[in-house]
Amino acid sequence: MYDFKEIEEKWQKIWLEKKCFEAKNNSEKEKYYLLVEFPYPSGSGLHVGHVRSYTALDAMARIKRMKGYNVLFPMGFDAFGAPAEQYAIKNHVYPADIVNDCIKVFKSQMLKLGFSFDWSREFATCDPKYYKWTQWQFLQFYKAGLAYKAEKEINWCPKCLTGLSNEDAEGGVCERCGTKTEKKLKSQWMLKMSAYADKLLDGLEKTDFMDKIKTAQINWIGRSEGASVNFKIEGEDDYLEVFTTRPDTLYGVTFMVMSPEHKYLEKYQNKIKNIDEVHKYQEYARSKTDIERTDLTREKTGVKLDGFYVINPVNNEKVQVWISDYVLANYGTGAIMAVPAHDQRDYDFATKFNIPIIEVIEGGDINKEAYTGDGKMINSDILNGIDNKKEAISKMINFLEEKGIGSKKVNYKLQDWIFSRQRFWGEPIPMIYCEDCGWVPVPEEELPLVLPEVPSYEPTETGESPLANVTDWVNCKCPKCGKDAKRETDTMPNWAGSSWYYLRFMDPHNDKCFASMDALKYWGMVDYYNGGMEHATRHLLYARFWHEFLYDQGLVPTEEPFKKRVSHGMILGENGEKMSKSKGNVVNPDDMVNSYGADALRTYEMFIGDYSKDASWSENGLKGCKRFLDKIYRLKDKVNDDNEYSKDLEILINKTIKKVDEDINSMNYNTAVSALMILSNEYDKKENITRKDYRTILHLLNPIAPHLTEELNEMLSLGKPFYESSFPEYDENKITFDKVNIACSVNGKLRATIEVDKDTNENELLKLAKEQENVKKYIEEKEIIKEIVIKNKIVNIVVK
RNA sequence: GCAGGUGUGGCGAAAUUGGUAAACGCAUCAGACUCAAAAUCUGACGGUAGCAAUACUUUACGGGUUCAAGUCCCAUCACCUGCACCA
Repeated sequence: MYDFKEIEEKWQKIWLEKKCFEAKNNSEKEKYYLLVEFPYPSGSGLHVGHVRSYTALDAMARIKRMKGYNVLFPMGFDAFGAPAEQYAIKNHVYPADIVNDCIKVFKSQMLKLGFSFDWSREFATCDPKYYKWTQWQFLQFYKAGLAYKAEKEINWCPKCLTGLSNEDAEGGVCERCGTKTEKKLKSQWMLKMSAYADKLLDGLEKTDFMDKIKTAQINWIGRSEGASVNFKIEGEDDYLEVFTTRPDTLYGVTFMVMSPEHKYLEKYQNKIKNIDEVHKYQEYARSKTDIERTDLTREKTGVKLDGFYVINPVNNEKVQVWISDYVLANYGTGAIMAVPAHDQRDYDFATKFNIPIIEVIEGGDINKEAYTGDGKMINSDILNGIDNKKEAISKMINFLEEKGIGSKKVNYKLQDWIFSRQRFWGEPIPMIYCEDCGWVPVPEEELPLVLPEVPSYEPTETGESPLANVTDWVNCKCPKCGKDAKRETDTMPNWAGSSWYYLRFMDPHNDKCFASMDALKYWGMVDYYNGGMEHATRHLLYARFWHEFLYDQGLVPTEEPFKKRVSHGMILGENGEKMSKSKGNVVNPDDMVNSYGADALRTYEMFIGDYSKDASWSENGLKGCKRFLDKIYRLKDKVNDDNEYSKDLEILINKTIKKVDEDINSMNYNTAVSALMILSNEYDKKENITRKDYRTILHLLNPIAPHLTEELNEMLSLGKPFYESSFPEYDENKITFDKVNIACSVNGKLRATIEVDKDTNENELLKLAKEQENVKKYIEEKEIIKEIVIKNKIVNIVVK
């Protein structure tokens, strides 16, 4: 019937040659910035899941352009990082080479799908011209005191041979390979993200993210208000500090628990009489993975310290101290006060080890329901009689502060960002270690610090980056004193490059700075940012932190980077399971484009269902959408010479214009496609349609199926190409029918429908309804109790 | 355990936000065209009863509010996602 390949290639070429989708940095038009997460150019190519989100935002970009916006819709490649490196190692090729090959494949796939990306702004994060600025920004963190090197127990993946951030090792499993992570003490570069905890929380209010994304970030940051309390160590002039959200329960403390890693265990090893037992327990705790340690069903374990006691500051009572792995080293102070009467975990521990339990909130016994709720304070001296939590807490905090034994404190789950990776394929961290001067930054004018070419880039067994073996690169002079020094050999995580790429798109070729202030001011915040839910507490949090830092340095004009964040659902295999090679249910977009065309694939993926929900692939569904496009093509034979809307189609066309516009802007693509199907069905029923009828349906379909629609528009000389045309206007006056259907019901049950003139008055409607045979049947010889008449909608007669 | 979400035909889903449930598409069945196939077109398609008009019934489950509930409220169940011994 028609050769979709020829048509698609033709228009893709025209769009590129005419630079139709290149955004201007100096435009009178209002800007609109649409962004989809740039992909890792892995060896497996584009996924049908990419097609879903790219098409969705592409349709939005095309509509926005038609509505007169200067649209920035860029694309690039997140090319540093583990996936590219692993692929390179496996296939014994140089990472840079393989990355370039993969980028070519990805780009050609995207071009074949007709996405209206602005390719003039393309870059990859592994380009030295790009990572020069990633390194430069790292140095700004360093100068501001927010990058520091610390000996830290990190998550270590024994398979990938690298350290991982907390975010990459969630649940004690390596994000990349699924191997159980181990703890390893290493000296690491850290970014002080914890300093931005409150900003990251407050900043959410300036964004329009989906609630579930906000919730995920709020939980991850994990702000909790409480108090820090100092318990004096018996016989020492020293204190054990704890954090608690319930200082009002201080009188209920019957024991303390320190984490097995607590530094006092070493400091007071001579004081602790059963230190051997302690060491044994520490050994035991270390052997547990995070998963095993945090298994809630596991019985509590622990060791009571012999000879080490603390004094409860509110009543001067001597309190026993335990160590147990249910207390985490890296949260709070690594030690807690235990109130077994009102905390489930403390209760479990106390009952197992026969530790006394003192109730301090009346009716708040752990064995009764709602023990955490408010209650009357008892056994609590100064707090006795207070019956609300808030008052009790604030009174206790005042007391602690007056006595100098504690203070109000806010704690966060959010930790600093471990920024070192012991890998080759990443941005070198531009720092030099000098025996005399310590850590010295590489001078900014020497950036980029280029990744050297090395014969072997595979990770080393020693836990050092492969760069450590490149001695002539490692050895250098101290920029400060000129003495022999050594370069840092760790590289940055691949989250680094993606933390600011959206800024570079605003001014991608600038070699004076990462982006000019003019460009940054013009483009402002990303208006619409689409990406996966899996990035809610990773990329999306890192990028916000990075941006907020740049804002504080006066380097960007907005506090937050992204206005609106949306997420697409996954495309599952035909069997309803996640697509994977091992399950054999992977659908290759190239095959679909070859068999049905890019337009059909795009239309299908928009029609597949609710954009934010997962959807199973169905090739039959795709065929159905191809049939729809074929029907659109066939309609060309019905077009007559008339240049106005057909009278009997006018209302539906106007309604459809409105619906498609609204639906695409609210991401209800499935109903937009369905509205166009309905319209095409109406066209199909007619002998003839007008040129304007036809051009309008093509125009409305163009954002979703851009190739075929441009072709038909040109073939019939219906008007300017759509990429140069404004979106059709609808006439609000023509949207309403002059006839409406009224539902007539008796006792809420539909008995008849009548067609009447629009705005027929209530009395008339009621009269007409009662005349209906099928209505009469149900109201005859019945007592009418109530009559409800809603104009243009419904009549309901209630009878008894 | 906490937080968020979802539940509608054989399937993917709609439903003007409280007003005719199942639009649109897929699959299936029957028919037309054809030597035949494909494509296309016509019709049927939640369930039960009926030749039919039609009636009853139906939005996970049970209550409630209302003239009217898929939609609002309460309780229950199932599933999904995130966080989780966070003091």
